[in-house]
Amino acid sequence: MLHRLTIQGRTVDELRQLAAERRTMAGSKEGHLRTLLLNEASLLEFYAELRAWMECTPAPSVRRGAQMAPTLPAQPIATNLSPLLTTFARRMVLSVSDQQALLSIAQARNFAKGELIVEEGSESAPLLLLCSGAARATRTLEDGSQQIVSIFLPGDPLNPGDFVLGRCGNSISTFSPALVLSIPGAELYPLLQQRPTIMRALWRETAWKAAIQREWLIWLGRKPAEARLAHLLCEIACRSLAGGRDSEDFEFPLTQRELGDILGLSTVHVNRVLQQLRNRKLVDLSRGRLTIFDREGLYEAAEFDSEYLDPAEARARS
Amino acid sequence: MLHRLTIQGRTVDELRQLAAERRTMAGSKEGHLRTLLLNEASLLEFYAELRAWMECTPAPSVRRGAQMAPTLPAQPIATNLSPLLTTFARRMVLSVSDQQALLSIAQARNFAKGELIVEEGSESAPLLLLCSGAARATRTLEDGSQQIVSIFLPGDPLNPGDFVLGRCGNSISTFSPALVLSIPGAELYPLLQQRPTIMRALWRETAWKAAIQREWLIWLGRKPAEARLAHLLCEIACRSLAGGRDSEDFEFPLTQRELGDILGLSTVHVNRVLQQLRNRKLVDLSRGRLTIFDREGLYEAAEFDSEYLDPAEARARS
DNA sequence: CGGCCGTTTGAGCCACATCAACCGGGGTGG
DNA sequence: CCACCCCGGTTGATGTGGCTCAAACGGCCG
Repeated sequence: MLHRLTIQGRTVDELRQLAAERRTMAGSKEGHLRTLLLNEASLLEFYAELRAWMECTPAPSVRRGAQMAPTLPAQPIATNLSPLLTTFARRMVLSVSDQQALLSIAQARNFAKGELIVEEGSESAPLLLLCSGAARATRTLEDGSQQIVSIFLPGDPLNPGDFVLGRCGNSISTFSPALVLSIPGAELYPLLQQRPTIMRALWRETAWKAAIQREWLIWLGRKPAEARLAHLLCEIACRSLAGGRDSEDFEFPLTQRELGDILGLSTVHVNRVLQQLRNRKLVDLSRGRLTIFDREGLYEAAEFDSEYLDPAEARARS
Repeated sequence: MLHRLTIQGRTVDELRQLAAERRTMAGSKEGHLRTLLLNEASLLEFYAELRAWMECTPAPSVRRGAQMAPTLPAQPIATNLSPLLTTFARRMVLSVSDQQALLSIAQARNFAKGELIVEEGSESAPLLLLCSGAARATRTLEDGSQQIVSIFLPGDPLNPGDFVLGRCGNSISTFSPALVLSIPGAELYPLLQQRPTIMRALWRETAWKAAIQREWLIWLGRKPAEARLAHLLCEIACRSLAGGRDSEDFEFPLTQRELGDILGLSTVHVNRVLQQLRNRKLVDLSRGRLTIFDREGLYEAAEFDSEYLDPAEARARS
């Protein structure tokens, strides 16, 4: 709220200036205050990037997206904004003006690693878009065990389905520090009426995530542990690739415990299966990095077919 | 196509007349021809019911639905049409005119038991609505094993998600003889533009089904066989109830093999678990009927909470 | 009446869970 | 700067839920 007010009248350069000030101030501080300042700085930088993008009405960036460039080349556009824009253009097939309409009513917020974003059972959260970091949707059972039912990468909407149902069926929390845009229902509803393409885009995202959940159902129901793990790694690699990251070696913030909570396996068993994959020279996963040595082999082990992740056909008839 | 043409100019009574003729003709025939005639008769009867409903513009029925009557009372409305209308009113929150707009471009078709409705991997099917019978969405793996990823009861849309993605991620086939409405994309697209409430309704249905799949993920990942089976039975009982059927004792067309394909269990084990539930006097399942003796106990065993199935809160802010 | 499909029952086995201990690194407090 | 601790990863031993294979049973349909 404070940020919204502070930001309203500022130019891009002023915002950057303010952010820089906070960063230098943070240099001389310690602990809690320091993180607070850094947090504010990062938000200000994000708003600066956002405003810069808004002002330059970057038709080229969007047109390039529409032409299906596999990765957006390095741009003045912020790394925090870029995955979201990629999703807007590629998966959601939104026009520039739709994108601007959405972003103009969005508020940014930082979340720490492991922080709760949405509480299970709460009513009607705003629509949330993940800009950077990674997140998960979880359900905790009576016996304390957890099941992760969905994971989110930069650019993914966190809760299109919950948004339209007006009820949150699961908690959402971060794997790593994350920047999240939130779009309040009160402002979004009228927009959905005016611009059916946005509504359709959110519908499509809901369906896309349901398609992913369907794959999860399949390996949970029918595949042995190694194939499950391999399939999950394939999925994440593909989605990361679409989000613009290197496909063979990238950050991977999940612990083995969390992998187990996704795959329906115990931590111990995840470890052993991971070693099998390592020994078969397919992947390596250590210290928060995933490296894929043999993509073909991994796909094979997972019986993975990336088609369900690719909205290419859908875009064809835009 | 033939039906569409035949039907165009007819009155309700003429349609009923034609249906009756076919039924009497069928009485004197045998085998294939007979089933063909009965099929045609049932379609004609459906169209008659549909037209009757259209003509009487049944505002009362809808208002009653909007007031959350738990079950639509017996009405002149056909049993084939009624579950769909219930869904329209309760879950999808569609106005009468929206309902009429949808139904006026719908074509009916009968499917036999076990027949394939949509082939996995095919592109852009029409939107399909299940009027009567039960259906499943399946994925078949390389080793021949199957996983059922979704089941459909009367009134459920079969493929809202696939429709918006323009790609069918799984096959859909019937459990029992079924009447299905199909709404071609070419006619539906303009309607979605004109009437955003219909688009939102389909989006909502997509989200609703995703919420169910999420529950499936949870028991597949974390719950033992007995709880899985119990949970599935609870879900079906609740959904049947919402569809207007008796809650404690109703038709249940799934074989134990099919239950296994849903629950990720072998047929043998489904059988044993089913016997456990029987011995604990919770349910009985035999000869295609499910009887619930102890609803409380069953919910307990399943750790079942019906909230995720109920669109009540969603409707509150219509 | 015979075949077929769905169900039932038993025996043996394996993938994965559980329990328990140890290791290694990075952050924290003294 | 060191000692500690806590968390994530690793390893081994042991138990078990659910699978597979195999065979028999019962009802339904041709």
